[in-house]
Amino acid sequence: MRYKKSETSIATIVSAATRVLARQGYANTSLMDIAREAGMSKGAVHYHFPSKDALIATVLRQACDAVAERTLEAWRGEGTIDQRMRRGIDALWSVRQERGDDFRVVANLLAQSLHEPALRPVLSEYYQFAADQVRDNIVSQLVALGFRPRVPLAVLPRILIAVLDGLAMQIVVDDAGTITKDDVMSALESMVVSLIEVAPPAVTTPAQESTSA
Amino acid sequence: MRYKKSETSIATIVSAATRVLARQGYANTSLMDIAREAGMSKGAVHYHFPSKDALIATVLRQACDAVAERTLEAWRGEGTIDQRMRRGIDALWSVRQERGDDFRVVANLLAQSLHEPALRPVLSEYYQFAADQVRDNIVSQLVALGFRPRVPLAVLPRILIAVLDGLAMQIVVDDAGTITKDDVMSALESMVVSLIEVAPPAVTTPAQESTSA
Amino acid sequence: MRYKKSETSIATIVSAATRVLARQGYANTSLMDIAREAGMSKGAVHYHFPSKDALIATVLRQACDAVAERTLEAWRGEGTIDQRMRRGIDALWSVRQERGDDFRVVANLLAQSLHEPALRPVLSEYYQFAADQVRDNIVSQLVALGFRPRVPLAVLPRILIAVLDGLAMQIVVDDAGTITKDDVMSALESMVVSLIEVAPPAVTTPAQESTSA
Amino acid sequence: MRYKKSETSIATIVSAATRVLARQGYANTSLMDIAREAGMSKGAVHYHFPSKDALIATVLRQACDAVAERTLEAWRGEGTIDQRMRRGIDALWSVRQERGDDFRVVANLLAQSLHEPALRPVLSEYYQFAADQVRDNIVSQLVALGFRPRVPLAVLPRILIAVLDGLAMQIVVDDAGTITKDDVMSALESMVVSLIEVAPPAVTTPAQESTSA
DNA sequence: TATGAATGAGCCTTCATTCAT
DNA sequence: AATGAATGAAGGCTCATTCAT
Repeated sequence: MRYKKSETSIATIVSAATRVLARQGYANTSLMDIAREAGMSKGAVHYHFPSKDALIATVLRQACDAVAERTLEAWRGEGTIDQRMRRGIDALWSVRQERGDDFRVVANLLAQSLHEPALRPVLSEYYQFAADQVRDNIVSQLVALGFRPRVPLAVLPRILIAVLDGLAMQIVVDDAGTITKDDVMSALESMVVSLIEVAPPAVTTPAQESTSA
Repeated sequence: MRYKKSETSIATIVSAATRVLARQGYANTSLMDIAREAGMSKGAVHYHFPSKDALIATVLRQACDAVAERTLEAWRGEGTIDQRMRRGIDALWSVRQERGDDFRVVANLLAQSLHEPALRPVLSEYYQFAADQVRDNIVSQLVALGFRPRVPLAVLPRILIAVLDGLAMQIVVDDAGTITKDDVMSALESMVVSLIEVAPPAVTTPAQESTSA
Repeated sequence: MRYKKSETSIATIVSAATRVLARQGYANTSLMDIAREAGMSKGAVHYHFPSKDALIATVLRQACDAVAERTLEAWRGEGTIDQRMRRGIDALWSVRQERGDDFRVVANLLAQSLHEPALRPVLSEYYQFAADQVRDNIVSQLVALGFRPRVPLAVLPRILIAVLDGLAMQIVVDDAGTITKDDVMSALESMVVSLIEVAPPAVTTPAQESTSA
Repeated sequence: MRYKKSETSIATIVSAATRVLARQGYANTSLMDIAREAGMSKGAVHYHFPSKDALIATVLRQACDAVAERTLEAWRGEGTIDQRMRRGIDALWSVRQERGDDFRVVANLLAQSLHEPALRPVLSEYYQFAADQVRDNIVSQLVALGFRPRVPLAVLPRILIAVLDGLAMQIVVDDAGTITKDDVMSALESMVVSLIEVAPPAVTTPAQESTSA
């Protein structure tokens, strides 16, 4: 009961910080900006967070969770395996393409992590979590169906995430770019299938012959 | 004659700035740092560049060129189409995986561009250039060989670049990650092939013959 | 009854403040430090003391008392006049040389009093008290024995205190200095005697008779 | 030539800092105060001194020198040994009693050094220098005249300094105190003599008899 | 009696920028 | 073409103080 107010304030601050960080980026964000957005004094922010870095770390953690949660929902729910896969991939892309506050924060701090190692563990976990999602909901499914991946099982999901992240960067830089959602979806589907070798029925497909030759 | 000295100084400053920016990142780099690294006074830096942002823009432009140039070399040179493709992809990955100064600068400012639109055009061009390289040296080749892409021709190269960029980010965050160079190379090869549909009827296509030839 | 708790808290705070002040000095001590040391909240400290300065004043008063009390004990007790004198001087020096919490607080706030006149009365009283001790226990004794001081009676004790304080400062600054306790003791004895002129004519004074009587 | 301006500014800042520090004390002095007193911006102060502590250290060093210089002058000059001694002691006391800016700074930082060891070396040197002055100009002279000190030669000057410093503290706290300049002078003279045992002529004085009795 | 929350002023420091030389 | 000096606006952080509970 007693700490209610504090928790409320903390939540207010973190969400304000997320908005400001998404809007202005790490390099251009001051505690004053955050305090103003949160409707509090600078002192109040410092009362709840010992330092700017501690606040940023919290914001990052929460933003990662939010992004992850968003896609997590998509895998859940009903539908055939195929439908759920599609929905999942759709969510993975949407969250990047829409560039919501949480995603922008993650992207911004990702770059910052090049120079601030302290940020890396959180992001590392974030990637691991995203990759696990893809593994559990796509790769495993396909493997269960008899497909055999051409690349290490652990790597496959990471490559999928990579495409999405890489494309996201490109559309940041040139929004009017030529990449549509349909492009992404169909490309991903092809990729997923291509990275997996059909095992049981075909012993050797002509295409595979030519590749391995 | 008269301009010689100035141009030399400018080059000194830009290269110093690249080093500092690569080392410390945009958010932690001051003009003083750059001046010190260049062995000049702050005033001198300002004499050559009207503002910090102008300098940064120049640095970014040069870093983009350097990264592009690095891969450009790889496509040139001798060897079969296959060898040249491999060499090109290898270079595209190496430049990211090694995280040299130029690449770090590009990556860092890419994130900065989320919030500073002025940087975007340069990066947009950079991506376009990289994609064009891939298109000219890989996709076109394959198309000429009779493969037909499953995704729009313009999109295919961008997806390749995306995988590389995306993976690069992941290894920033967790260097001890599970992705090896071999993983990347084989995954990319599979992807390239998968995104290209084998001409339906052919069991053994002419294209395949010509590749192995 | 009702006041008991409060008084306990006040004592807790004052003693915590003494420790912190001794450790960190006035300039580096915050109310937060004191509250933490006392195991209370900042608010609680403010409940008992209207302001930081009020607390400091209380602390100073108590520290002065503690230092004075320490030497007071030494004069009391048994022994010949000579022994008691020696013990007293010994205590006066020990308390300075050991640099206990109380003494450090007094020394620190003494300097502070240069700029905060409010502190001066307390310290003035402290010095007066110390001088009185010396007067009652040393000077008076000697005078009773027939010695006549070369300097005003009121000044003599102050000079003794001054030597001790001055030497204390010097060993703060250079602990490895060349001054030993024996040096101090023998110097003080010589001084005491020198500041007192033997009654010119008398070879054996009546006073001396009465002492031995 | 080129650095003239800088040196001028530095001198301006140091002397402003000395004034402010003397007036307000370490704990209450901010860089802003110093800058204002110097008629410059805060930035300018930081341009010349990397940190507040560096500035303070410089100020202390200069204040120590100034105090030392003041007394140094007194020993020089003409007159009999006796006159020069008197003049020297007079200067040693005057500088303390007048409480000029330099002395106040030294006194204030002396207390501060209890908690900031970085200040100690400078002060240690200061004391050593003062003691050396006294040794060279008083003690040595007396020894040359055949007097033999009762306390170690190195300690004697330190005791003299100590009396002066100790008395200075007392008059800070209670200016209306009962100590006059004459008191100090005569007390010191007695002390000096008492700490030195006349050797050649007197074998045993009555006073000594009574002390040892 | 005591706490947690919040404020706002102030502190030291950094920094892009300007300017006389 | 380049430097040293100086500025002034922030920036992150600390802290005495206030107040509702």
